[in-house]
Parts: sequence; C-alpha cells; structure tokens
Amino acid sequence: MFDKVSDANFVRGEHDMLRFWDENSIFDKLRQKNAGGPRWSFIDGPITANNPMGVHHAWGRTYKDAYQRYFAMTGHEQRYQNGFDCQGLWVEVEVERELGYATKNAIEEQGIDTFVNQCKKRVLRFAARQTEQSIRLGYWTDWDDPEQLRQLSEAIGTAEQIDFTAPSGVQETGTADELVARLGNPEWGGSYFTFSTENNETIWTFLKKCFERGKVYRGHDVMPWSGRGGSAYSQMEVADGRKLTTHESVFVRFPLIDRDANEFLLVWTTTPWTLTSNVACAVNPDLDYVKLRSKRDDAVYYFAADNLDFQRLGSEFKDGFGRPEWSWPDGVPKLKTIGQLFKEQGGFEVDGTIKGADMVGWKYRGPFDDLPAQQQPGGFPEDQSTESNSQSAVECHQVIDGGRDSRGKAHVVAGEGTGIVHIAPGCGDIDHKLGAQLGLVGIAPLEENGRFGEGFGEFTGREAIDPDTAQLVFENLRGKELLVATEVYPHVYPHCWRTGDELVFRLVDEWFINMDWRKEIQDVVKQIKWLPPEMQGQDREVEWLSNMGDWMISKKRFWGLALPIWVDEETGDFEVIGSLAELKERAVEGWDVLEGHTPHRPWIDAVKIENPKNGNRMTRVPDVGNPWLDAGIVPFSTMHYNTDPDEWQKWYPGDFVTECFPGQFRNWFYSLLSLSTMMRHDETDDPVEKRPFTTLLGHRLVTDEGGKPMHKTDGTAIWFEEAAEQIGVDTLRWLYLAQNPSHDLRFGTRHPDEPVTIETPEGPIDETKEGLPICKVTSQPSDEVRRQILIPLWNSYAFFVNYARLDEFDPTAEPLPVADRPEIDRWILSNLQALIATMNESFQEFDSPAACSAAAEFIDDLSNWYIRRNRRRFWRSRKETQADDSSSETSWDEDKLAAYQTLYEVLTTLTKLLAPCIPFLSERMYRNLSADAESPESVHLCEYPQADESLLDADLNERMALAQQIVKLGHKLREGSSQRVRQPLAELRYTISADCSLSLAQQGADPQGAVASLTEVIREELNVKQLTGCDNLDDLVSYSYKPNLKTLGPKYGKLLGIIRKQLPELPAETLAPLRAGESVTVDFDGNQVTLASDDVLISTEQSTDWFSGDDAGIQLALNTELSDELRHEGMRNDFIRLVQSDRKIQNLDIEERINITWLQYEGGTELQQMLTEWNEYICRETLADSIEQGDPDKTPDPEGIGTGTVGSIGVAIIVKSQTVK
RNA sequence: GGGCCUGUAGCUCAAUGGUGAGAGCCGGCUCCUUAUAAGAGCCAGACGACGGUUCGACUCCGUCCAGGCCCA
Repeated sequence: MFDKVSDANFVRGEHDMLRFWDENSIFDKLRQKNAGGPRWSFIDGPITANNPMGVHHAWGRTYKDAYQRYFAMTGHEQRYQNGFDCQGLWVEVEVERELGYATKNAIEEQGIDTFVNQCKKRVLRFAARQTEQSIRLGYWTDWDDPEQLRQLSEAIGTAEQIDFTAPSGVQETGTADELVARLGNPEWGGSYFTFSTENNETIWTFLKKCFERGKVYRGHDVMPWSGRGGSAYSQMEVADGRKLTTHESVFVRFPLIDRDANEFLLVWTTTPWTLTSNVACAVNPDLDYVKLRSKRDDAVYYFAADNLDFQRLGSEFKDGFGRPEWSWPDGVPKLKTIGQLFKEQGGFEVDGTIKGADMVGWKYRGPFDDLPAQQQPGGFPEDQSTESNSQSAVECHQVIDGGRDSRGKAHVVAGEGTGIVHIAPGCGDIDHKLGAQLGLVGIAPLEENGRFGEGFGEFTGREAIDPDTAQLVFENLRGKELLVATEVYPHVYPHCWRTGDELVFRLVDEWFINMDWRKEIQDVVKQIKWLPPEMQGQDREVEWLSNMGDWMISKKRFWGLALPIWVDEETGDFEVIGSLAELKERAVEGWDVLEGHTPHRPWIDAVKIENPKNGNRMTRVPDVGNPWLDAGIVPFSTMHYNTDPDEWQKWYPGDFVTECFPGQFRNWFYSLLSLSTMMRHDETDDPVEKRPFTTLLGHRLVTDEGGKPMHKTDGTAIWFEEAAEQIGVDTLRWLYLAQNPSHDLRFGTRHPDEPVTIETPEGPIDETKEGLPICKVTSQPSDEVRRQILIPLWNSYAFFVNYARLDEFDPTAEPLPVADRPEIDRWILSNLQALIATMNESFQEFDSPAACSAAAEFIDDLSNWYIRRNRRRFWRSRKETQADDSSSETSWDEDKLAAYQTLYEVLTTLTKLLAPCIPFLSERMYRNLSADAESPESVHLCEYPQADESLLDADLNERMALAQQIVKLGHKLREGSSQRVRQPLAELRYTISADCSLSLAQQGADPQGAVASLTEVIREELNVKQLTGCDNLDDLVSYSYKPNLKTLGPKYGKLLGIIRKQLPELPAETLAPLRAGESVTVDFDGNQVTLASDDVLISTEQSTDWFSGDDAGIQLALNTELSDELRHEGMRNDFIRLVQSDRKIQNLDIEERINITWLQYEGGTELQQMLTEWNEYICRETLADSIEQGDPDKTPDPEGIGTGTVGSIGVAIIVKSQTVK
C-alpha cells in the first residue's frame, strides 16, 4: 500500500533520502552491482580544496554526478574518484593570511616546515568541508569520511600515531604525514589529493621524460613581479590585477654622439626607474621623425612627426579607460601635446623630417652611463653563456629597429610617447625579446624584493615602485640637463592582486619546458571530442597551442611540487630525477632529513647528489612546480601508471572529463594534453593512444541574476549550502543540467543584508562553519524549475498515489495488454518510449539540456493533458459506490485498471529516467511507488529504462499532437468570441489540409479521419456538443490567397513582383480549384502562369457568425449561437464550479457530503429553472444532498459563503458540510 | 593592434536566401481547475548602422559601430 502523499517539502525530502542512502549503503550496493561490468572511465578535474564550495562549483559537479549515475544505471563499472587540488599559491595566500604574515620573508623566518604543514592542514580541512557539501549535492563517489580528514588535519606535523580507517574499510596506523601522503591509493579508496607522493612522483616521471628529450632548460625571462610577494606572476594573475593608476611620466633627452652637438633623441617613459637600465632606443623605420629646434637652448630633438600635435589620451580623457570604474581620474589635467610643451618652453621651429630607417645605428649617451651596472662588460649581472655579448650596456647604446611582432605589427608606433622607445631588456617584456634578438646585453636592476641591487649607485636599496625613486630619477636627470618635462599620466597598470602593490618587470631565473613539440599535442587535440560544439573547443585549444610560449614550470614559492631538478652551480650542469628511488640511489647527503617526510620543501631541499662529471655537489633548485602540473598528471597518477600499469591500462584514456571553460584551455586542458602527450611519446606514435580522455564537456560561468560575476569579497558569491537549503538540491541540479553549457548561468542574487537561518541535518544554522553569515538567496530560474518541473511532477505523483490508495490499486496485478487500453493510454505510453529513447541518446551524447527539455515536455503532457483528460477514469469507483448510475458499463473496471496501470507505469519509469538528474525526488517517489518486494530498494539500483519499440506509435503521437493543436486553436476562437469554456457550444467544424502534418500526408492517411478517433478528447476540452470534420468550410468562411514565394521564386524569378501584387486581387472563384488540389493558369500582365496548389498559400477569414481561424494547416469554425438549453448547461457548470471552489476553500475532504443553499439578489427565474432541470446532476457532481434557495434578506452566515456569477446572474452560495458542526 | 565570436522583444535566447521573424521570463487582461503555490489564451519589435549581390537578405559579401574572448 502506498503512503499518503501531501505537500512536497522538497528540501526535507532530500535530507530523508540522504539518510536512507547512508543507512542502507546504497552507493556501495551500486558499486557491487556493477563490478565486472563494462568500464566507463571518468576522470575528475581536481577542485581546489582551499575554501568551501559555492554554487559555481556545483554546476560542473552536477554534470559529473549525473553522467556517472547514468552510466551506473546502464551497468558500467566506474572508478568513482573525486580529486582535490592541494598545492599552489592560492593555498599559500590563504595560509599567509591565516598566520598574519605580511611578507614572504616571514615564511622563511617562521620556518618553511611550519608553513607547509599549515598548508596541508588547510587543504585537508577544506577537503573535509567540500566532501560534506558534495554529499549534500547528492554527488555519489568514493568519499573519505570528513571526520577522518579533520583528524588528519589536526595531527599534521605531530608524531601522534593515528588510527585511520580508509573508505574501503582498510585500517592503518601512522603519523598524519605518513597517512596523508598515501591518500587515494587503490587499497584505501577515497579522493585523490594532488599533494600525495604518488601524484608528485608521477610528475617527476613526466619531467624526466622531458629532460631525456632535452626539453628542460634554465632560462631568463622578464616577468611581472611583486616585490612584496617575491614572486613572478603569470599573465592570468596580471590580468586579474589590472587597475587604473597614475604615474609621473617623464620626457627625457638622450644626447646623440657623432652628430652635430646639441642633438637629442626625445624619449618618454611612465616607469622612470627603468632609465637606469637603458640599453638601446628603438624606432619604427617606416615612420617620419621630425627634427625640432627648441628656441630656448637651440637644442634639436628627434621624435615621431605625427606626435608633434597628437592629443595623447584624448579619447580616454572623454570616455575613460574601457571600464565604467575607469574614468579619467579627478584632478589630473588633460595631457599636453608635445608641441604645446615646447611652445611653453619658449617655442620651436621644425627643421624637416627624416625616416626612422635613417636613424638606425645612431649612437647616443644614456642618462645613467655613470652607474657601474651600465659599464660592466656582458651586462649586469654578467651573462656567462657562451654566445653572449661581452660589450657593456653603454657600448650597446644605439638606435635600433623596433621590429615587428609575430603577426607583422610594428612594436614602435606613433601616438602615445615619442615614437622612440627606450629599451631596457632587464625591465620589460618586449625589451627583453628585442634584446635577445639583437644580441644586446641586459641590465637587471631589481632584487627579489623589488629593490635596486648593488651597482646602481644612489639607487641601490631603493624600491622601484616607490614614487620617491621616480623623484630621485628626475633630480638626477635635471642635474644632467636631460629632463625635458614630467607630467601626471593615468593608465591601466598591472598590480599584485594580493597586496594591491604595483608590479614591476624583473629579469628572473626560471625553469622552462621547451614546447617545440606542440605539433604532437595538437594532433592529440584533434582526436578528442570537444563539447558543446558551439564553444569550438578544439579550434581554441589548437589555436592556443600554436601561439603559446615555452612553459615556465617553476614558481619561487614554498608549498608545491618539489621540482626534481638538481644543479651544479659551478658549471651550470643540471639533472632531472625521475623518482624517489632514483633520488635515494643518488643521494650523497641529506636523505636522512627527507626520510619520514613527504617530498616537499623544506625537507627535500636537504638532499644533495653528486655531479658525475666532476664530483661537485648538486643542489635542488629552490623552486616549486607550477600547480597545473599537479592537475595535469592525474590521468597517470590516479590510475597508477607507475605502480600498477595493468590497472592503468584498464582506465586510460578517460571517457569523459568536464570542467568550467574559461581559462582551462591554457590551464587544465593544456596540462592534461601536454603531459599525456609527453608521457606517451616513447610508447606510441599514434595520437589516438596519447589521448588522456576522449570527450570533454565544457561549461561557462555562474553569474548573478544580472549576468555579472559573483565575488566573495563583496558578498555576492553564494555559498553552496545557502542555495541548497533555501532552493533545494534537485532544483539546483535541474537548473544546471538544463542550462546550455555554452552560456553563462544567471543564477540569482544573494542578499548580504538579509541574514536567514537554514535547516540542516545537524539542526538550524545561521552561519557557515567558517563563521560567514548565511543570507537570503533568490533565484528566479530556480523558481521556474520548481514551478514548471518539480511541482507538476510531484502533483502527478500525488494524484496517482492518493487515488490509488482509495481504490486499493494493486501494482502487481496482471497488466492489461497495452493494445487493449484506450487510445490515450497508448498515446502516453508511446510518448514515454520516445522520451526514453531521447534521454538515453542525450546522456550518451553528454547533452543533458536535451534530456531535460524532453523530460519537461513529457511532464507537461502527462500533467496537463493525460491526467487532466483522464481524471474521471480515476474517480469512477466513488461514483459507483455512492450513486447507482444507470449508465454503468461492464468495461468500467477494465478501463479504470488501464488508467491506473498506465499512469503507474509512466510514473515508475519516469522516476528511473530522472534519477540521474534529480536523484532525491525520484528516489522518494520510487520508494513509495515500488511496493513490489522484488524491485530494487533504490531507484539508483534500477536498470535505466530502454525504449520498447512495440509501444512506440509515431502515428498516434502525431494525431494527438494534431488534436492538441485543434484544442489550442479552438481556445483561441473561444477567446475571440468571448465564450467562456464552461459555456457549452453547439458545434465546431474543422478541416485539415494534407500539409498539416508531413508524415501523415506521406502515408496517404486521411487527416480528417486521423483526428476522428480523438473526437471525444477535443469535444470535452473545448466543451462543444458536436465536432464535425469537413472537406471544406466554404459556406462558413471566405479564403484569402497569397503566393508561395519559396516555390514560385525559382520558377518565375523577376515576375514574382507582379505575381505578388496581383494574385491576392484575383477573383476568388479563379483560385478556388487550388483548394481542391487542382492547378490553375492565370494571366499576369500577359504572362501565362500556372499555379499548382502548393504555389499558393490559403488562409481563412471570417464571413459568417461562425467564428473561424486557421493555423498550421488546420481550419476551424465555431458556432457561437446559444439555445436556452445550452445556456442552462453553461449556468449549471458555473453553479457547480462555485460549489466546488467553496468546497476547496473549506478544505473539505473529497468524499465529504454537503448541503447547498443559494441566494439570488436580482434577475428573473431562469436560475431557478436551471436548477430544477439539473438538480440531480448537480447533486451528483458536488456530492450534495440538497439544493435550496435561501432568503437574500436574511443576513447569511459569512462562514462558508461564496459569491460569483452564474450565467450573468450574481449569486451567493452557502456550502455546508454535513459532518462539520 | 591582430585573430575569432556576438549584436534580434524590457530580459535571456531561436530562426536551411522566401510571404505576417519564433520561444521562455517579467508585466497586463481573460479563461480553466473536486491533483495542481500548476495550467491555457491574448497583448510587444526601426533584426547594431550603411552599402552591395538577389525577383527576394536577419541570413551571403563589404565597410563601419558596439560588446566579448584569445593573442600581442
């Protein structure tokens, strides 16, 4: 027997199901069930275990769970391993914040070991948190016990022996560090952690392969650098930290040598400190340079002719710098043109122009040639590599061609500046590239802390970004009479996203992978399916690969992969070590320090090896690895490429990965693809064999309701539980799965000023575990999902269950053959098969939106058509018992049984179909519906439904669709003629032309006949007494004719204009044969044109008092004439409706009997007459025992009174329950 | 600056070169309902601008404008 169903209460139901799954180990049973089945290999992209999850994480995780559930229900064995991304700067930043460190130095002062342990603790803590959140999301995978993770987190760095129970049940005892290093191993199960020793060691394997191919090198690069952070920044970090700021920029003059005295290059820069490190000046050889003579001192300046009167930052002054918050800063004056500057300094005259090309090779004196750094041969610091230039910077000073970038665009252009660019290869990106191209030496002025090093005179020790440093430069220049002018210059400049400090460009020593094997990776990319297609993922990845530079794998930080590169600093020799075993073998010092610790800093730094060439000690580079290596190695490390190759072979390549798109082309996707390509290069040449995965599904971002990104800092980011407990997880999951992945999801709005308390399994809470307040979340799209999908689904289920209880329906009874069931039953079952087929296809194609929209459409058909049309079949038992209905038929029982069995079949199938999408609600419905002891205890242990072709009746589906179209059009006609649906009308006539439905026409079926079997349905829906199919409606409507341009265009071309104009004006009888499918020949301005029936479009127009209309090949005409009889019937329906609505307001039980009193305040006796005629009928329909007229002059009891209109008569109706009072 | 993508209803998105450019959401009006905090019907557009190709352009081509992404 089914349990009674009342309010849906979705969120509470979800918690009930979580408990049910947990207490009955349903997930374990699922894994057991599928063990040995065909494999489906999902590879999880690790989530950064650094903060609690927000709603933006839940999108991808819903895909991950839904597809794993689908493939589980189709019997596949899976790995079920979630991953946590553990290492890297993000964690360090948060830990620095936790510890209150202000600078990088503090980490070293307080001990790297302390810091690294804190990082581990934090990661474990948030892994526990995210595990709990993911479980709440319904994400089924092999989770660690969050409490165990917390226990490990607590004990990190201590010698305490921990008793650890792995998810597999394996017991182990050890220190937290020992245990943590092995998390996610195959014996234990559980999530993988990228800090695990196996993960790190497998990256060593990769780097060793790179090394053996000669792809690892030590390089120098000029990189954005944060003095306070002590770290190079990636381009992405820089992009995140761009801010509008002002600098005091400077016009400076460089005296030319070997030319007339008093000639100068005019140079401009916004970073005056870089002038100390000037090596060359670049011009554009194609530009004209003006020779300007200043009247003040007769000095001659060279600069780009176009710049003389160029209004620098003219448009920015008006419109700002491209973002709303970047408008021209207050108090900063409009910039002067160079012409103005010289005018103010006493005027000038122009002595002609010269091509840039003619200036190349001119020598000049630099402004800081007195500095030791400028005078040191080979640059500063001296470059010792063999082919390097041994000149000093001073000796390099000359005008050079600025050159072009890879796409032929000149580096030096007119416009901002002077068209002469000062080049400091140690201080700028392009400068560095140019310097390398032309063999110029470099000067690297800055130390790691962002201050000038030795060799820079009075600048040594000064911070580059300190405005006082700029002032010192200006003073110095003034003293040397080289300063022309300074100005306040606004521009968008990179800043450290952590400290807000300005970044500088600094020459750094870093480790790179030479990516000249990019072609190999591109070949692999082309073997992968990139979804959704409209994101053009494959093209974008190939494009990125062809433009990317070498991969800088080093980071000057503490918490991360220990780069396995050991260097002999004396000779520059280096070696990459491929495993810990190899390292142990080679270690000549410090192994005892590492022993007992994970291969992280600081312990691994102690290990030294010997240079086999000369016996020198080799020391590990102090850098840690780029964290994308950690995530990219996952298809190898987590499947045990090194430790269990057979197991690895089983699961590689993955069948599916999914991740948020933006950024990942150059991050995770890139690292996965390049690592896999390199790992496999010595094993296969076939790009197919090098694929780490075969299909990738990307999705975009979660934004707020207005499409703007949500931020943690301004309180607009929505925490997972805020949404889960306020909106409901099934709703969220549907929202994610139904969303087009190539569009941002406009999720909703968090209201930071409206704190709320939410219910959780552990009781009500008003803040997160981190102490953040829980606030109100509104989400219009979620409300829509709930209203359109979940509630109708629930109501359909509730309708069934509650009537089935009353009728004691037995779901295990012998099913009636479907062929014997009414057409509408066969229709919904047929539609169900179509849905099953669509959902299977959609899941297999990773197209969850297609699955969701098909399901949504089906739920709508079920709720608003099938159930609504069939309600009476479910009510019959009641009628049978309470009124001796003379129209009783013998088929009643069978018909009712058919209805119950059909709806039961539909609902149970639907719970299975929807189980991957809405696992909670479908489980709840399934649990109540599957009374059968033989069915699995959980919907998630069921087989996914497969379509039964024999029940699929495309013809029936089409005919029903046609009936629905007729009903829709009929409603439109009623609306147009102001006839409410309760008012019965005498007749509706229809015709259906052959082109209304392609396949019906193709089958040669008679469309009128096709609908005939659905007459009852249409008649009832539209409340008409008679539905008549006609060959034509000629006597009721008139026709209008229009040319079908699509068919006529190709035939008559230019004649079309005439046809188009004249055809509608032709007499109706000329074109009438077209309606019978015959063709006619017409003369258009002397052109004989033969029109076939499909050359003309025919539509109907109203011409009688029948209301008519047409749509999609259907023509309808509705008779709106009302006889007394019809009018009374309409009144009867109004009356019943009023009574029923009163019953509902009073919340009467569906079986409760009543007495009715009605009051009429005005009007004649028609109402009374109607009630006499229909007394018995009304009593039966409303379960009334009596209908009496009351006296309107006596004040009626306001309790239980309803007012309304019957026909056009205003009445009040009192419904009294017999049992209440 | 270069490459790619996108400009359609108040909002979010559709529309093989073919006649009145479709949905959904929001709002308004009307209707329906003894499963329905549900549903049905009606009500809205200078297709970013300008040229070109064509009998016919939202669609193809060119130029420009605006926005996004990638690269520099």
